[in-house]
Amino acid sequence: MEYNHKEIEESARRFWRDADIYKVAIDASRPKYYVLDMFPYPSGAGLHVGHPLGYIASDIYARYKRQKGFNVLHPMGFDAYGLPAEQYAIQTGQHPEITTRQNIERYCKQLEKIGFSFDWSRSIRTCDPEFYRWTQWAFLKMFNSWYDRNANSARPIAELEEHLAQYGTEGLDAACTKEMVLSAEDWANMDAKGKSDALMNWRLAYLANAVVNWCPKLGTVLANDEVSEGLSVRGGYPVEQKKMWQWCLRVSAYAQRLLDGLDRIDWSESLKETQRNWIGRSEGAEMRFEIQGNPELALEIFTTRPDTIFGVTFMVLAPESKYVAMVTTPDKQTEVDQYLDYVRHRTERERMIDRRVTGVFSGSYAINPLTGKPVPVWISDYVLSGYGTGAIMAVPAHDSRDYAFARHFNLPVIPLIEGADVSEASYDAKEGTMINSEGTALNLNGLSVKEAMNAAKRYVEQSGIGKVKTNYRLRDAIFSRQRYWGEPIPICYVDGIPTAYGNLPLELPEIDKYLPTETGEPPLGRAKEWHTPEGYPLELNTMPGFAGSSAYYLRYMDPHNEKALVSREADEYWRQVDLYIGGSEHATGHLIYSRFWNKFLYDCGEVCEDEPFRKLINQGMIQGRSNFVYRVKDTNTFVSAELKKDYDTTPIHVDVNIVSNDVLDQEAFRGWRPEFADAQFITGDDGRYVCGWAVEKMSKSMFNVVNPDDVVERYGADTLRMYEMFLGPLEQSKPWDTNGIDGVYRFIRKMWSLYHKGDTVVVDDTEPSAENLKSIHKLIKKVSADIENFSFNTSVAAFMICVNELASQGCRSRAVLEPLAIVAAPFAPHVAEALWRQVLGHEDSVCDAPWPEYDEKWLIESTVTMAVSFNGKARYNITLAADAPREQIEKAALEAEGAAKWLDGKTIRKIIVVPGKIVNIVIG
RNA sequence: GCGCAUGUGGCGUAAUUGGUAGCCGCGUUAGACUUAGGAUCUAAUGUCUUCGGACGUAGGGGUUCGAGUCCCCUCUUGCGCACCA
Repeated sequence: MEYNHKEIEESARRFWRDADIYKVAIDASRPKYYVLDMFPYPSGAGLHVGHPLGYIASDIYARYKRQKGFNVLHPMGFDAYGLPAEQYAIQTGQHPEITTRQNIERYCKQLEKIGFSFDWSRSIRTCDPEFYRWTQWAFLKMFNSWYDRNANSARPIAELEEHLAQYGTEGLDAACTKEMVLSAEDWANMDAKGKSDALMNWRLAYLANAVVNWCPKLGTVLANDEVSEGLSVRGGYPVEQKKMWQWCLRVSAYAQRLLDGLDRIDWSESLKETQRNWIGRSEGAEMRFEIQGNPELALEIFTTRPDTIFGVTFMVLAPESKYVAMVTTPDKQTEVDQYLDYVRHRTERERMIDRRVTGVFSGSYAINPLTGKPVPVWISDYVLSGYGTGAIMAVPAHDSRDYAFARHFNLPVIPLIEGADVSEASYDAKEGTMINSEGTALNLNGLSVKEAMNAAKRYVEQSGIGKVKTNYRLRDAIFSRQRYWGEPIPICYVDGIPTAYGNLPLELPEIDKYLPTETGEPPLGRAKEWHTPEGYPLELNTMPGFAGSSAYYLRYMDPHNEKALVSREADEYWRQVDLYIGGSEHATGHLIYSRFWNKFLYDCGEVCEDEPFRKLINQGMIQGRSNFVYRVKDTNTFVSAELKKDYDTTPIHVDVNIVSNDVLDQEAFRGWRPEFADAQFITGDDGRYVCGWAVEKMSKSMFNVVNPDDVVERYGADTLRMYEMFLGPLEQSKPWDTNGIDGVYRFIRKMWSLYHKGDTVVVDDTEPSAENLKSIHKLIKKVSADIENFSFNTSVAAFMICVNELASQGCRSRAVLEPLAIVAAPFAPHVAEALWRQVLGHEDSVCDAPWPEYDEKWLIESTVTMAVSFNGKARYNITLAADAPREQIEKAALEAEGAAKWLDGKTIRKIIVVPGKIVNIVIG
């Protein structure tokens, strides 16, 4: 029987579907394992071959774990809210729901064909009310919570209100937008609106007038991770800074826990580093610098280098700083106003591209608390208002930014470290011995920078001029989007007071047009009846894209529960994702938000693990591999790549689907586009036209998109799966290169024909030979270890070796061919299923066949060949019994034919024996 | 600038973690078969060679009997962050 992938794969899929084989349920008798893929956003373009890479890897692992006896949860769903469907709706008027549903159907069809072991009965879509009610529920829980730094946990807002009523802010250490001091009396005297406003300062989901990334082209605000280099990640439109009332999540309250948690999870070092970077913890001190002539006013600054305080030669305020108005002297007012105006008219992007040194003197001087000397206070946009206190002490000698500023405005530079040459550049390194650092109260001279830092910090605390402080770069997440296609925020406004609207799900209303209203309100402003039954208006903003993906992994544990996001029972059984596979582009978005969201739910007692993803693997990106033809200038003649140096040519992208192994199908090319119908070719002697190639992003315009459906059609899903794994290490980015897929296809056919001769099955019950057993046990050992290490590419090679060996041994023994089918099942499930059921005659599925154990005894060699080397250079081999003792090995090495030549006249200094590998004779 | 990766044949890659570098596949070459095909099979394939061997894992240095692997310096190419004090 010939290997017919279409028949084999269709019948395997039919069997799996009919037997509902991938459905899982809680089973306390078996250990659980949760394997998850980052669910896709179903775009209109469908899947290309890059998308399934991670899914194939996770599917191999899931299938393996299942065969190892684990109860494996392996679900798939769709991240259904997103801008493209809404943009399409704006252009065409088609409801995004319809677009989304169509795209999901297409994705499902494509995924179905690749043979994944997903439990589709647990599938979720973030735009289903039954799913997003739990997104809204979590939001309200955050709205009704505050973060207690003493307990290091979120707590119900009612407990905060109680505390305020009894003690005011006394004894309170809570994450907040700005420090606030209230007495119990102040609190009691506040009206409802005042209390609501005050509580916003502490709520974990809060409304704030924040500076946001506003994208006029998309008509919405964006979170920091949705902006890159001043442009929106989706669409690439310019982004401006704008102050707006927005819902925010107090992610920053969890900064330290997000950082600490990284040490307890099994993620790649580079991804952890990216998150550490993004969280950006820095230790330092906050200090007060009084303004000369105004003892009432002091600048609060943050620095990581309190040890450099003797080198402060000026102060700098961010243009947006509240201090600017306070320190500007009347004679400088005009200049300062002009500068502020200039800064305001520069976009974020302009600031990034053009990093000119700009600034203006405020007219005031601040007093250095250690030297008592006055230093000028400047205003410049190189200081950011959003970080620290928006004001800095400038130490030009030891900070390159301060240095550039000082040089530009001719301000003094005082070096503080012995031997540091600051004539050309600042000395930023934190090493050396301190000089010029002596005041009446503190003397740092002679100390190392490290010691000086500690001494300075100690002094700052003791003298009361400031306090030691840790700052984080991580900002709160802006949670409002001025968009239609997202989860409604379940908030209503009762007499102007934002109030939780608990009747969930709050369903997304229908609207006539997917655009802002004439008055500039978000699209939900068009909804009729958008108010509570009591008539209170509902929030018009919707949630951002990351909302729905922040806790979806919990929902898969218990997807149909109407009472809770996840039942206690399901949560305690499945606990957390054991293996999460997805792209590293989510490092500072989804993977931060999910961890935050999960930690919050953990604080609330809703989930039992505080980290959502125990192990995470980032699969590499699959790039496109474009092909080119070379048109000879001003002709319709194309020259083969190896001859193009003799002609003046223009490279033209050619559809990779009419090129095979870089050889162009000339007829197909003539039919590809009308202008090439009469194309002529200059080829090599063999008549073949060879194309050039380049690695580029996979995109339609490069004609390098390869659709998995086409690969499945031609080679079958098993070949696609194995080839994607064979391409290289999972975590590495690589171009999709079809050259070589034939090799994998050939292998699968070879494996198939191992079980057949002509039309008959040749598997019999003969005793396997020791050779046969060695081949298969070697394979089982290698593949088991490879799967555990996610080294799938080397497994494929092991399969090829094993099948070649068994074929040349003429192996027909069921005892060998059965385990071969079983270990092949995670990689090539369809062909394994066909072999298992049709050829080997089993009733059940190969998916449930227990993973075979290997036996070392078949792997032990009876004889072994060892290299004999002299001073490390191998000269000849000796073959001897594998268990030969050391003396015998040495003897054999010295007595071997040819040994005399190397030993001639030399003294043997040492003999090193690595059993089974090498004998090194050191001579001299 | 800071941080994290990475560098091995014509190409994708491998190397039991310090033990004969180049497994497996592609490509190439030669041969077999053949109803002539982009099918299948068999063999060869790092470079140089005076056929003894020599040289080879980005480059330079070091540790070691022995280094792709460990240490130091330089370079390459990716990626992340980036006026974060």
